Amino acid sequence: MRLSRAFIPTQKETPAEATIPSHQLMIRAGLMRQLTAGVYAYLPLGWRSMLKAVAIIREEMNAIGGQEFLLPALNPDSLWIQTGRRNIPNFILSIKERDLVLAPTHEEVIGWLAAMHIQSYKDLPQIWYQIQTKFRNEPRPRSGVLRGRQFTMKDSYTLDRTWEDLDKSYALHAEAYANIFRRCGLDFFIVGASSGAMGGTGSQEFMVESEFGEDTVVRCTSCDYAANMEVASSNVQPLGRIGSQETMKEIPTPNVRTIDELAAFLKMDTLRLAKSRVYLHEDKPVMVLMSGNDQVNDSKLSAALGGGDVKSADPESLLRLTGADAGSIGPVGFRGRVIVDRRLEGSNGLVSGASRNDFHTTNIDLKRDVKVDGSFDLRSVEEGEPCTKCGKPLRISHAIELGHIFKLGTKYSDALNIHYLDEQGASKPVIMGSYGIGVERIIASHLEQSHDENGIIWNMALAPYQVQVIALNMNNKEIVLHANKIYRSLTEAGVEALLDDRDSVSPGFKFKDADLLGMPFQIIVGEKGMKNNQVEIKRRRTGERVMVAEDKIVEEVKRILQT
RNA sequence: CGGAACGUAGCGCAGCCCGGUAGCGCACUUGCUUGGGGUGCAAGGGGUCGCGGGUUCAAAUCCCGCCGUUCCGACCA
Repeated sequence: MRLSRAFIPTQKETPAEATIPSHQLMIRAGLMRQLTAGVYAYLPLGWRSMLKAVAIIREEMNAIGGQEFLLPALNPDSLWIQTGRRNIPNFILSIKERDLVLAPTHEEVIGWLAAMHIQSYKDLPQIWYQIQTKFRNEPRPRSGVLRGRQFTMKDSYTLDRTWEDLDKSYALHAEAYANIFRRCGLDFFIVGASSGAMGGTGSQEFMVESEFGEDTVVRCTSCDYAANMEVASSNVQPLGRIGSQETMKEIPTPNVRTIDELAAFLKMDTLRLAKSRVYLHEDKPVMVLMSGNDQVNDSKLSAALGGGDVKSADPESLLRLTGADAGSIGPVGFRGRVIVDRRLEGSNGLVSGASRNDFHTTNIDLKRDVKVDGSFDLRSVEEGEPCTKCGKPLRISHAIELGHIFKLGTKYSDALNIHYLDEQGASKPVIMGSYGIGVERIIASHLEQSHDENGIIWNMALAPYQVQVIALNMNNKEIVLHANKIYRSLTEAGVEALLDDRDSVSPGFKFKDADLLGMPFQIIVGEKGMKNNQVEIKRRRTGERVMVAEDKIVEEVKRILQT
């Protein structure tokens, strides 16, 4: 492509709305433009890169026996009502004029097809996939394409006879995903994850570490343990019981609100200060007891309560339920369910609020003084805590979720009646799996991992073009002639090349633009080299330059493209 | 959903407090110039100041409402 004819609107200045490097670069290098919050137009350069990622995905999905579909984005309301997902908050965008929704994922449509046509064990297994636009009612799109209302997703679905067969389909996907992200040149890792709104029995996420990622992940500094914060646990020791059997005592604690203030006031370690938090689960009060400054992990809490709506009690409800304000609430005499974090299970000698403002109760024995209705792992892991597998310290970081693989089981088979007849003629539910990749996130993650102060540094796998030929001075007939010749020979040799043949654009401007666009190699045709019938090849990543005889250029480029 | 900021030319911004002819840089057009790291000079084109209402002789500027965009939060009992 000739830059003089190309629509590649680069800009010197960083757009105000972009706050993270990948977003800024995607705008500045002319890869895309924002239409409205969370919705982007991909311009030719950005789309070329997306297509590269898509081609890799397609190859690897086909390699595991995947069959490609194109399913409709417009779905009837009724299908989503059947699976109970129509009214999940912040999930589905709907069409006002008709009873239609814009599909946020495609378990429902896959289920509709499978229910209609999968009849026998002979029809299984199946791996079905598509690469298509998805729509989600994100309350707050952010970070460029990392969280949008419209995005491109590779979604696949497996249909199997048994759970053992599902394990195989799942393993195939894990392998395909690793191949895809490796081929895209991403430095990724895999974590155990929560299956959330998808339902199901197990899942893993493919992550790229980034301070701008929305997920928090926990990884062992020594072994291979890695988990999303939503499900991560550590080997912190339970408090157990201490010797004292003293009875409870109510003590005045004026103006003491936080755990740290209480610890200072009582001159005690924070661990035996039981923090009480009140939630409303399906509008019924649940008190959660945590040790000291341990934080309640919302995902774990939701799982422990068996799903459903869980929200923090507001100050009015707190006062009504306990007779006290936040900071003075405790479990003794609480009218409602009380659950405790594992760390506190069966402990005594605890201090908590007295459910009376400015008073706390000491010597609480959870076995003797409180009706505890279950103990669960409810706390969020903290940096440096010991790994459950090897005991070495855990490290916490942020990450971008590239892909997620789920063992769904029979949730959708049950809701949509997807059954097959086995060899004995018995009707059995199809065992499903579901697997997703965010295509834009591949691009954004690569840009986060590969840029410098001058712009993008594309790797060969995702680069929109492999080389950019720069004709430094368009007034010099010889340069124009040779640059054109080099461009044509490269193109004929199958090299994807961009030619900067823009008139009256200064050399400096062309260099800056080439660095911003970030193609892996730049071929500089200028007067310096022309004198000796040479051109210069610059490697974008390292800045390293070599002079090459003009008649050897195609050969040399083909050679370095392999490196 | 809670909090905050912003909305003026394609992009980045000033002007608003203190009402009185709408500006700067980049980009764009034309001419000359320059030609290895965003050349220089000159002349131009481009804006219902987000939308609606109000106050006023007069509103980009003050007041009210709406829309849009962005950021922070939605854990500390």
